[in-house]
Amino acid sequence: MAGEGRSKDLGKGLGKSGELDFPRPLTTVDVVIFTILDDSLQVLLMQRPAGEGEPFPLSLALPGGFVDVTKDRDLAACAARKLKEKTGVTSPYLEQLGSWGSATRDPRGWSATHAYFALIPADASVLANDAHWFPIRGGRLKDKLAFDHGDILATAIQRLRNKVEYTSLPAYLMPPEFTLPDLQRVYEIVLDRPLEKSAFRTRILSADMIEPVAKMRRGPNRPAQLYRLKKGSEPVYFVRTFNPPE
Amino acid sequence: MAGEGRSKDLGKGLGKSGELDFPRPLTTVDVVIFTILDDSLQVLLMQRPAGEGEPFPLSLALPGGFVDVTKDRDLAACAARKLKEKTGVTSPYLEQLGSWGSATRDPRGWSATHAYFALIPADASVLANDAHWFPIRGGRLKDKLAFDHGDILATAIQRLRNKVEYTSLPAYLMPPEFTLPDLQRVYEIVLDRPLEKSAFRTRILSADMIEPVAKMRRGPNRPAQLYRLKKGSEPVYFVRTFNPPE
DNA sequence: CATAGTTAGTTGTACAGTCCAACTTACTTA
DNA sequence: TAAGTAAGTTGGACTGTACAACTAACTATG
Repeated sequence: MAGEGRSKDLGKGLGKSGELDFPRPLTTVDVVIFTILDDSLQVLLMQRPAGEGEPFPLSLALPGGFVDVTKDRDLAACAARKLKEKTGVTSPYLEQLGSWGSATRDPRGWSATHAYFALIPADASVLANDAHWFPIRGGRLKDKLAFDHGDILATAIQRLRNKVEYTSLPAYLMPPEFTLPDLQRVYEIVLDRPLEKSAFRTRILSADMIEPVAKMRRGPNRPAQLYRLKKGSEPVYFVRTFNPPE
Repeated sequence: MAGEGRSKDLGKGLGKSGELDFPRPLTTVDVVIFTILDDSLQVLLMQRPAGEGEPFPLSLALPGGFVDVTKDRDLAACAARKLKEKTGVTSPYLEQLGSWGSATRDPRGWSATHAYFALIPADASVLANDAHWFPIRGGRLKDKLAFDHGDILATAIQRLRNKVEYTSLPAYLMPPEFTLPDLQRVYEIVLDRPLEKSAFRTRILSADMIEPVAKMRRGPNRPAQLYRLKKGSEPVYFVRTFNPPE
């Protein structure tokens, strides 16, 4: 950051703090919210409003909006606010994804958005009535999105998949209690390939991130041990990836 | 991104595109530029100007500055421009690091910076005369930095170290021709721990990212094979990390 | 000119963790 | 009571690192 450089760039002398008078890009925050629903990875999208002057009227878009300098202490708080407004979830996994800024991404002018991505269990959310889940099949979304939100979503999917190879991130997509086969299924949904059962169990159990509860999941066959996330557990990083496909 | 939400947040009706009239945060780009020099990881820093109204006068800071909406097509172009201005390097490894935005990080008002990090070989650079290399010892910088640049730098160091565990990133810190022991040394400098010679060689050579040139590095002892990066090579991701310390 | 010193590079054994496949266990349903 | 199914275990093959000892190729030195 600086003020330095700017006055030089323009090649003319500016009064003190004159450099603050230059055109400022629009600043927004968008959130890519993932969950697992119906045995599939899903993302939360909203329909753009139709009002006059609104860009991409009625298109699908990521939840987000302008940073409110009077309300948002910082970017993460702004992202958490959006998440809360749309899903009611307050304490999810929330990670910064990156930022996208250019002269052309928003017809209203030079704009930059700070993108976050969140993982929540589907059953923990109560959606705002203009928000809906959309399934991601084959690693992509069917629909076209407003702005460059398609790029942002693609990056988020890639980041999620990449990290799932060597971290415990899917744990944040689980309900409070779950079985190891449940967790493995979520890994497989995100990665879109089957994993080895025994290697999976060894890895997860030796990572010390979940603990058994004194209950079993009962069903039409052998009961499965229920587990919960150990509290305060940061994501775990494994020293190997699962063996990659092909 | 949206305009939606904003008018609702404020609880009052706004004329068309009225939402664009709200206070906009300052938008800047900063670049964390790493190199290897004197057997040590170093970062490029500049001294802040002393002019009236300038925040953090004479403090050390990352190179960066305001996005110039008339000049910068997008954020990456802006970062590349900063890098070019300070080092003369045009084609480095340049990756987005993240963004930092809050009401308090800049005394001039709510501001958000988009941080990038770059890796360049030291000998490829010709520094601007207000820029200098500063060594990072023990994973930290001695000096305090302006703004939240200390946080940004710490994040960059952490990200670099983390990725070096399982990628070929250090290759971008090397001169055009180098030996395997040279490359291993750079890994060791960044990670701040010794690596196994034979495992290191096996991994790098089987990654198909470098190729031998028909020359040897001669010295006071056994000559070493020289290699160069295969052109067009994206960073390589290994399926294991080196065995982590302790 | 031989020998010591130093760094490049290889080899071999131990070990850890995945892959793959077969197996046992515990339950429901017919 | 037997068949079916999913949970969970076990063991051998394989891959790649850890560790350590080894060989190779050069310079410097007495």
